Amino acid sequence: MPKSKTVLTRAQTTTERVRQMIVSGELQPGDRLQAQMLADRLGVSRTPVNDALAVLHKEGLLDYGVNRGYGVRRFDLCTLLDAFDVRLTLEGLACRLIAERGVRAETVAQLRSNLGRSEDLLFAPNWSSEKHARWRQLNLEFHDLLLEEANNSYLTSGVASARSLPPILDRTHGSDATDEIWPLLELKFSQDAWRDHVRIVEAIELGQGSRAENMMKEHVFSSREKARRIIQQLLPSG
Amino acid sequence: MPKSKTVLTRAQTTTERVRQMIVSGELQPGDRLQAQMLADRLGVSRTPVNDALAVLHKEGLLDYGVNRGYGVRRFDLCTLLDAFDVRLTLEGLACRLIAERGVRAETVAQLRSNLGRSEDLLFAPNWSSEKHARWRQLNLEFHDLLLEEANNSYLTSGVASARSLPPILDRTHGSDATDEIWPLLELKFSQDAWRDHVRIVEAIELGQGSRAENMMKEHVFSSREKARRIIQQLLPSG
DNA sequence: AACATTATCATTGCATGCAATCATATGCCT
DNA sequence: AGGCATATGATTGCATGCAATGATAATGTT
Repeated sequence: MPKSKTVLTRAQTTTERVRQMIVSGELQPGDRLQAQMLADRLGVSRTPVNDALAVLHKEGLLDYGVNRGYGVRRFDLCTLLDAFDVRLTLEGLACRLIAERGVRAETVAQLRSNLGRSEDLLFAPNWSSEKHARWRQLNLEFHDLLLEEANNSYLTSGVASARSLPPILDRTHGSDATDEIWPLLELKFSQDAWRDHVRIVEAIELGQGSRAENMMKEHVFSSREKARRIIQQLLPSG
Repeated sequence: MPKSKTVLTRAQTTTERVRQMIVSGELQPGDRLQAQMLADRLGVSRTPVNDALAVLHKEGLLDYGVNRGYGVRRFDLCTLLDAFDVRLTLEGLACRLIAERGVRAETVAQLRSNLGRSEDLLFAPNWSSEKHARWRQLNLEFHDLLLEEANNSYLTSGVASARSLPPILDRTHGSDATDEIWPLLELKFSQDAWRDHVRIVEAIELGQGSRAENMMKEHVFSSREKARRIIQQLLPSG
């Protein structure tokens, strides 16, 4: 028996495609999003496009004006830091809840598996940008495992909103001599993040709620400050 | 010059009307929401109704199934407590941010005004249900003032989602002899809440971030526990 | 009678037409 | 020429028709 044919409406697929166009940088902050143009480009009619844009607006990715349509939201540094503040708070809450109410053995196994695969990746020789991409995937998986285990839909959707942002910090970091040391700095940062992950899992297993919460908050906070430094370095004007 | 004629689309007004129908209890959890029926009832077409339902679904008020439409989400006790967990965490964050980065004098004045009006209401004789309604309004205003001052859109929308719920706890509390003492208990609870408000403003003015955060968390937590007690008393089965 | 299968119907998902509104360009007056 | 009013065009907001899908009732089979 076919379990359940995963059916998606055009509105849903359109939402994801437009979201990807934004977070990938294909659509840049400030760009207007005209319904007809997007519809032609995606091969659907204006109705699912409008539905998608409404959802993305509700998520905070788009600006909207009555009779003026949608545009990719302009993210200044403050907005980015705001998003991180909410993320670190909510993900911290997730860790506290998990630690206090107990974590399922299956989730522990998945977390341990994630930590193991990440360790193999991060502490092997020959660091590369492909490996960095794989680490980013593993990092996302780690955070998602915790969110799922927390099992709180308000928490999950709040983090999701605060997480989907235009790629202000994924841009190429200038073209001067710093290019050679950047990969190494990234590796160092990722290894630090992995150590955070290890200790967070440890605290959760021990039922240490506030320790797990605080460490997750600090963990995300370090990403926040890294993003801040990168942006302030790229745009000294503000 | 007319400042700016507040223009609202039918989709927006429909969203608010349907939301009110849900939080007021006119539409009960589990009810299906058929587009045509709602459209007739509200005097619009199905398009703005569908937009409204999509938004309310994104907010977490509605369930949705592809080709099956929307229905008012069933809120069990766990979901309600989840919403409170997010609220107390985010509103706590708001207080911390305000205290740490400093609060505008204008906002302080508005908060003080709110506290004054609430005091006049809560500590005067002849407590009544109309006065209770006015207190609820003042309480909402207090929390909104803080959210606005925090000036973080992710925070604001997260709290908004966690706040719009069906009226599980606004129901009439049974019909036995306890009816006579309920109002007095409500007054006592409201007075306690007001004292929390006073101390939160005090902490914010002194720049005591973590104290403000903790007190706000405890303040919302007491509402959470009150809701839990009421529901568990009403529905001993769960 | 119970179950599976088919047929009927209601409701959704989507496309599209039209009117209302906003943005831009043109003409007018001082 | 500069500022204001008007007109044109583009784009949105909304209504509605139609096909696809799910729910339900009717039918047939064992």
